[in-house]
Amino acid sequence: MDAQYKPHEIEHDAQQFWNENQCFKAIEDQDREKFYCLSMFPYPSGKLHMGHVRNYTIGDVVSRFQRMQGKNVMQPMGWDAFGMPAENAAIKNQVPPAKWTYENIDYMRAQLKALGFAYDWDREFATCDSDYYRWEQWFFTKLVEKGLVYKKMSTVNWDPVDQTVLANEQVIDGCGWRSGAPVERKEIPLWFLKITDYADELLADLDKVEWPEQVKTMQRNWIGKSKGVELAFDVDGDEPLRVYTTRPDTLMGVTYVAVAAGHPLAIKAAEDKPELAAFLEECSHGGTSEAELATMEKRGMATGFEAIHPLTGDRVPVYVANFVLMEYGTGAVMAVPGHDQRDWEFATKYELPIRAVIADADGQAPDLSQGAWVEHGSLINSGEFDGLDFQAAFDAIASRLERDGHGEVKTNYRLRDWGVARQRYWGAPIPVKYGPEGQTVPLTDDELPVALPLEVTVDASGSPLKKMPAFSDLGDGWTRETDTFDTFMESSWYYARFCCADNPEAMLDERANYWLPVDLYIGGIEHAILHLLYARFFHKLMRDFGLVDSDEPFQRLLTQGMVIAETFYRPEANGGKEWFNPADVEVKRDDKGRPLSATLISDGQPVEMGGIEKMSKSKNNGVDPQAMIDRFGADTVRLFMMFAAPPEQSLEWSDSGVEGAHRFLKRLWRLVAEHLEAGTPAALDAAAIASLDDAQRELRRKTHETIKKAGDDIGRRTTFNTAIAAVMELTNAIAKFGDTSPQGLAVSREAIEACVLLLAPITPHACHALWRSLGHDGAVIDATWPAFDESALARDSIELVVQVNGKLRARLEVPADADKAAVEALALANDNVQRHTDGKTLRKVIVVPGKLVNIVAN
RNA sequence: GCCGGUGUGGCGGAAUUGGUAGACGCAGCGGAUUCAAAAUCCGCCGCUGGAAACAGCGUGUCGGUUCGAGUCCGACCACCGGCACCA
Repeated sequence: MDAQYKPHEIEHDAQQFWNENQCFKAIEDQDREKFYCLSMFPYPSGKLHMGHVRNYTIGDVVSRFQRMQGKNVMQPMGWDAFGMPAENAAIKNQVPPAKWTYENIDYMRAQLKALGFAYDWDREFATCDSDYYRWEQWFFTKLVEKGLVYKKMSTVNWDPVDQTVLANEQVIDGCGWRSGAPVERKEIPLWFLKITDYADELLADLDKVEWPEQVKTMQRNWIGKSKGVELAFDVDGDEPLRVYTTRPDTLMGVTYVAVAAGHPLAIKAAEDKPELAAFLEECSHGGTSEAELATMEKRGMATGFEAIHPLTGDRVPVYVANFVLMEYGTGAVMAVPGHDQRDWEFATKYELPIRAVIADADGQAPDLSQGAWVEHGSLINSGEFDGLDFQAAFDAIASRLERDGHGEVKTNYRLRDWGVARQRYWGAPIPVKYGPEGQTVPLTDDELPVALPLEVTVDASGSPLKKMPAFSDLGDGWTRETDTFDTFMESSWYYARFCCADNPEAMLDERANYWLPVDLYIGGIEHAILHLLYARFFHKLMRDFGLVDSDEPFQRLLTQGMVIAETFYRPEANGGKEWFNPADVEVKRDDKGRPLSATLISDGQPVEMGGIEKMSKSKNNGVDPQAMIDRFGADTVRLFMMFAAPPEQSLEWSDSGVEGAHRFLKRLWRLVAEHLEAGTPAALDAAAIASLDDAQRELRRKTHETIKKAGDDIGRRTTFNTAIAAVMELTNAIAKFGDTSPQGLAVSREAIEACVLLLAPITPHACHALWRSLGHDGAVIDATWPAFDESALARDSIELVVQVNGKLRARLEVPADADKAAVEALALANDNVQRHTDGKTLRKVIVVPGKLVNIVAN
């Protein structure tokens, strides 16, 4: 073999071999256990970033590992191709979004191929292909028929200058990102899917999937199932105000009621109150995001209306409050300033009464001068309900309200229905038409698909579809819907379409039931709620249409961390910062390696270190994967990404870490070359194993310990970093071994082959070449994952530590089969142990077999 | 603000079920090789004291449980992700 590691030649040859032999084409086979491994498909933004490389390397390692376990593996790849960036690029560069998108896809596909990922490329598609989204349109019309779709008024961000709807991302400090004009809240009719119909099942079925507990918790909290009471406050001369509360026990503490600015009562009150009308107008400014609503200054104004307390008949004022929103719940809330912090702050600001109706932990009236008392407790100042605890008060007050017709117990969800309409061009058209008499009609099968016109000019003033009569005008007074789908629609079912992407006749076919559910889904933690919840919902919709059998789309989930890197900048005169790429900066260190300062290589002048941040365009700290592949080869990049951190943690980019990974591959290569030079190994049969010397047995034990650990780390724990560290230890042991007797070479050979097999999923190109060099005819991708030999793991003696009062005082080498009494005696006899127990009374000796002895003495 | 997470040497990280803190790698230091450099190889490497043996301290902060806590519990601090039209 070539004594030199030449990654580019090796990688080219290996990829050519895989292509020519169609190694990764996945074919349904009922006789084999399947494994569907899926990484979240990328948005084709231009070129791959390191986050993609990390995501796809994880998926590829697992896929190749499962293949070596004998599974029938399917790993597809495609493109989440609709979305805003294509429109923004179109505005900036006058290039149609479709052209921009498909060119990006071509470039990024080539990059993925250079990384050697084991994809079945025959299944590839982009969501902007009409062959894909036509089925989404078809399915939507079925959902309309089934009553799972409706249209309702909803609030959007409106840019009054550009006359267009803005995404939350496009609202910066309450203003439009292009126009700079203060954004207004505007109500427009939008399409919704009834995800709330599935809330209970989405909650319950979280128990069926093997997902990180934190992700399940986030989804549970997002769905937010609560038990409460919906009750009505009568209003003189108007409809009763309905409110929902999870704390009916505090009902006697209500001192005011607050309604949204859009509430009919507020609008009515403003008719003859100019200052209230002005306040409502003010409330219509600002963004719509929950974070913005929760952090803005809480403001309100009295309407002049009074609400009648359903239990006492007392009158309490009705306020308009900017933090109450029309579309969440009933658009009105009851306020208990004594026992809700937000209500307390509002009441304090507007000098409204604060009443204590729940006792504190000592059963006394809580001190409400500094804030609300929000814990549960027994009731006080609540008349006949005094003394009841939370549950008793809940039940008593709920039944009183029910008896009087003022309310009922109700289960509520924080989850809201899914608004799927976007006033944008680059998305799948919503397949609906409107008639001259205001009819709303889903398109029929023969009217589908509604193809998106591709040759368009995009500007900042909204979707070009709305200005294209050729698209929207259907004649005879009929018009087509010009809104497009939320791109979460496409990403909610692509995993299923990969199973049968070539079927022109149906959305899904029986192959979907062979592959689904996805066995392992890998992607960023930022998708923990929205994407993953919508996909689960969509899967259940498809199931209820008989398209799939399973209840959940993703059996196992791995959420990967971000890729981060050091940032460098210089302050600019205008107060901004000019950011420099790490590749253009040199860092000076002290003699202990601590970073001291940084200079820009091009001018030698200092730059500031801005801390470690997520790789991004705005901070200019992205490292181009392509440059790294060109320099070191794909295997080095893959190895570094898997070694530098466990997959769920953020990964800090390090140039010297990459060099270290490259150094390891060179060392491994040389190790194999030198081993092959050293001669022909003897057979390692049972007789040979029985006659091994101590050093040979030790290396053999290390080999099998490593096989055991690496398999567990990759297969069960998905901690690829520790699997690699274990293989590094093994290669270090092989290098030190140096026994070139035929027997010694046999033990080395076994160890080296283990290294190659264990690394094959991670650095597949190098291992492909090394496996051949070691004399194997078959490809390493078809090799079986090695099994460890239990008998090779046995030890004659083990080391255990001795503690005195929990502090380490000695290490003991004891026979592996020593009993507790013998171990205890050896421990007590140790010199250093005696020094620390001298003059003290033995209280207790704890022996943990195989681990330690702890002597308690004082 | 609400929900979820993270915090360990100069750095990335390891310690899997409450049982040896710092595996593996990077950086640094010392040496070998070389005319020289690169590459490679060998050694050292948490902090403090000590010639050493060894001792003291040490896993964001404060407190608790335990024979024993990086790991469990409580409070706090800092940072990160999400918050429904970024994907």
